[in-house]
Amino acid sequence: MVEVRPGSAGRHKTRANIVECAARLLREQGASAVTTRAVAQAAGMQAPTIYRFFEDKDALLDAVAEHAFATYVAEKVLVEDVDDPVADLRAGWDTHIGFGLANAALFGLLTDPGRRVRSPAVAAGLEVLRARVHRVAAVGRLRVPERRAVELIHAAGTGAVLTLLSTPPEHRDLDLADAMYETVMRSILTDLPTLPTDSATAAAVAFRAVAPELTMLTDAERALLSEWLDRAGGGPLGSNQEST
Amino acid sequence: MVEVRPGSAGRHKTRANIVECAARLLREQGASAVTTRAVAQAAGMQAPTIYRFFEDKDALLDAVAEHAFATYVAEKVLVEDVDDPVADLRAGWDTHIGFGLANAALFGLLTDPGRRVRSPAVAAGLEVLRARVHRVAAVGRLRVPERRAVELIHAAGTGAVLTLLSTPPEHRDLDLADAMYETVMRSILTDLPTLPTDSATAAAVAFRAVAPELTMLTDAERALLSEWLDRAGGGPLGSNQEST
DNA sequence: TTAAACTGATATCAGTGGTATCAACATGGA
DNA sequence: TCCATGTTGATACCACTGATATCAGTTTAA
Repeated sequence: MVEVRPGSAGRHKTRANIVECAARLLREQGASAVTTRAVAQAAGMQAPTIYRFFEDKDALLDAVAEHAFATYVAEKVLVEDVDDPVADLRAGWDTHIGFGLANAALFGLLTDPGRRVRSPAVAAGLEVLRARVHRVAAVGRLRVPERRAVELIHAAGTGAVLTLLSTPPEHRDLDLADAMYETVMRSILTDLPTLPTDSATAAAVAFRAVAPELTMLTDAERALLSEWLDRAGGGPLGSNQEST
Repeated sequence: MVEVRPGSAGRHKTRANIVECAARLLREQGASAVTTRAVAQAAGMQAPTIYRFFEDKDALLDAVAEHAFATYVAEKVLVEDVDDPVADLRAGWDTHIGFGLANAALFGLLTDPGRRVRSPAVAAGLEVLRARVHRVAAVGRLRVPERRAVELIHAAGTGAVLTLLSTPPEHRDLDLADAMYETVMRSILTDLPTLPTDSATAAAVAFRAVAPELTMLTDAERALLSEWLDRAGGGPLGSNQEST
């Protein structure tokens, strides 16, 4: 076995090893599998050794959160468009959603209230969001107070991720996140085309709602009709119109 | 001590007592205080007795959730406005938010992904939401598919509650929930009630008017659809049909 | 060389969810 | 009356969790 020098050089390595093992356990086997014993065994050490690197199990989980987020953003090509703060905000939203969906168990831990005050990872994330919103405000495209915008975006993001995570993957509405983003932006940004008072789609949706009760159609016709109306896609009936 | 008759009459009482004690512990001391021992001691029994009433601790927590939600809605004056589904939806939103804020720890448990498939309490709540959205759709005030509307409302609601819960009470932006509601409704509802009633024929009439514009159907399908809609000859549809 | 700090290891603690087992008791039917 | 049945209360357990104490070696720095 390669002997790790016990000096301060090896400390970071072993510490990083612990974090990676814990992150892998959390990702592959869920939160309940992340026990001190399991992490220690995966990292090739005794359980008490972990407490020489982390004061608490919560501290370890915080480190795991930071590590997971760091590796996630490292994998993505950062498209920091300094000229268009709105596009930047959109990119941040996508990474937030993608990170939540890719690290379900970790996201559940981070959003759980009742956990001690605040994880530094989510605090940092919130700070990034604040900065992005601030830049949007600086170019005059915000029509609500910054704080309100930050809260709306944050709440909508966590809610969308949790809703997606709580539905089995085969039934997931993958466009929900996009629809939610547009929904929030329409309330927050200026110069966004307001939704046309589209009576056509409303009529179609209403008709879809009452279709099962139509007495003038046979069962087969009604089923076919429902299938047509459910055909959500790029048409005007689909999701929220993707304007911009 | 009052002796509880061991017959089937007392079973419901003791079971309810267990649930109430667990709910009180959860409410007053947080999720970590709800242990089998603590609940048993509060209910005046030994710990293993709980497992004679609940198969699992999760089952007990489900019962607690149902109990808490039932008592919450019992305290509120139910203003079921059958004539205005939109107002009904708004009332449902308020109860959802209020319940989440009043039962923080329980809300955290219910929204936690990684918990087994689905708590019956939240499933019932989702069903109520679906019914409410359906009624809104039936009167023609929805401009997105029902499922999309349900998901947006649900995600926005849980996100708003979690965001509020994760900020210390003295810093809470109490208007966040209202702002979020307006945000979602602005994307989901039409501005004008396009249909006076929710009758099926009325919806069909309105839909007949917009059917030629549907882009998700082929020409053949559109023709067939028009034929179906025209089938109600002699009925209230008769005068409205424009034959092209 | 010597003192401090780190490492690995074992034992141990208090709690946790959950199960097994046993005596006591009330009920219902014969 | 007697007995079988099922419920209750109680004690003792089990495997496991997070966390601590302690001890002998070993490395590092003074």
